[in-house]
Amino acid sequence: MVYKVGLDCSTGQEHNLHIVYSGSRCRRMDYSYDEDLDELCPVCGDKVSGYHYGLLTCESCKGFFKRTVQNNKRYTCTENQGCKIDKTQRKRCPYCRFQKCLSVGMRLEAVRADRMRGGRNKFGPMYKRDRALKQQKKALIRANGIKMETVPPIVSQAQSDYTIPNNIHTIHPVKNVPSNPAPMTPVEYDRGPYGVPPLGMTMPNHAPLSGYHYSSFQSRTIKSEYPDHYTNVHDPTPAGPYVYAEPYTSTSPPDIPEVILKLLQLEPDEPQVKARILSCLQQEQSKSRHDKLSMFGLMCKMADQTLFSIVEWARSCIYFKELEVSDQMILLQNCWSELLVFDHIYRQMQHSKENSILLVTGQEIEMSTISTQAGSTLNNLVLRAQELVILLHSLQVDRQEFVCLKFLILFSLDEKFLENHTLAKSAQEKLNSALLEYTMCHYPHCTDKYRLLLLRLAEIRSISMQAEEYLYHKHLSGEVPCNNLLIEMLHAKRA
DNA sequence: GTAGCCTTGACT
DNA sequence: AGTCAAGGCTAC
Repeated sequence: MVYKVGLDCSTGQEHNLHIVYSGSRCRRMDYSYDEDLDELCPVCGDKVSGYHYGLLTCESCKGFFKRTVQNNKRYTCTENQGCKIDKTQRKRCPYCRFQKCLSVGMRLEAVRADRMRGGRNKFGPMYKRDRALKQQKKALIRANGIKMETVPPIVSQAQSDYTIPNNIHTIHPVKNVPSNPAPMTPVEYDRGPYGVPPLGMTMPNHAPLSGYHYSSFQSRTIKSEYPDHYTNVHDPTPAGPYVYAEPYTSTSPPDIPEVILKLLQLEPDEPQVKARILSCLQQEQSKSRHDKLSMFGLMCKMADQTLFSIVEWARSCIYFKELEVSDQMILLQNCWSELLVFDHIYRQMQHSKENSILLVTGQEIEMSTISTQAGSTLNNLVLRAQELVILLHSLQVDRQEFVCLKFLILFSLDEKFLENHTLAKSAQEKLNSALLEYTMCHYPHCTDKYRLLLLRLAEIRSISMQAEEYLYHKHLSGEVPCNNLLIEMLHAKRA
């Protein structure tokens, strides 16, 4: 998010970023591509034949997905909609197979309504990025043996820091970018309640990982050209005018822990949030000339409003809402910036473009604009976040996992700082075990996914710390608008 | 209906 | 000209 992307400028600290693939040709190198094909299909575990409809899958699931969407098939499950899908049983329940296709991230919109053959689609860059990531990972493995929780450095960049000028025209409205689901949040890593061993990693950084292929953010970002009953039919209680593909979220398949289903239901209505923030910013912009905020000021306002939504979400959240207000405040003060960063990152994952970032308002900012106008600190923050987006993509993080992570971030403080130790501890334990159970059940080919997910939170934490520093610095130099919740949080934390 | 192999064609 | 992810074909 834009918001937090800013950063220190005062410390002069450089964050070496590593822009992995950005322009760089990821043409296939000596190793790489063919090795991707050794991976397993996330739907059935068969051998992968290439990227199909958004991720690496086998030939049969590709064909199955295509037939289903093209022919507008409707299946029903004779069991409890929780059939196990593997290579030998994939033919048994097309309903569950299709649900699994959607849940791992196959994209309805990649099936062409006009049936045109050949050519390329808009996912090309995504595939490319994913390949590049895998390549980086392999290179690291080669270089370091097997271990790889640390990554080589990077390129540094120094330049003067200055605020983003007031040229709103560098933001381009985005077409067809339906709202995103709600934000998430980070947590604690190295000593956190997650109980996950940090793997000897002292500093969070860019680490390639897992044996995952692509990531998925269900098919919400772009609407399919096909009828969307696939997405609607599963949801008995649509929340609003937009109903996205959330195959698993509302029906209660037996293999999704109840607590995760509850969290999914609590997700804010994104179109509503977007509309509210947009109108708030528009009001801001219609002020008289000398009251107008700079671009940076507007971003602060946007972050501020996003934070309001996050607080609202937290207050409705299971466990959290049962806490005393004082405990609630402590938790929020601890994690607000991580939640903002997570919100931003989740949005970028859905945005799926490496050359621009998507704002909560649906506007897009080109990376080139950021690199030339945002100043080195802010630019570094944006880049760090983009890198994490790529990593999370490679981990194939799905919506269920996102809501869990967000919750874990909210409860990432050691319970000893709270009055109600018992509740906090039980919330942490409950969600940790739900997430573990979910990943084991849905991603059996990556038994390590749970741990890898939690490890990513370290980077979120680190980014949010840097962003807080930056924001504080901006605040001291009078660039953050008054009456800003961000600043209140900053002060509260430092107090 | 499934799934392995074939053809197509935008993009590099 | 080569790549590779779309759609198509067809034996099973």
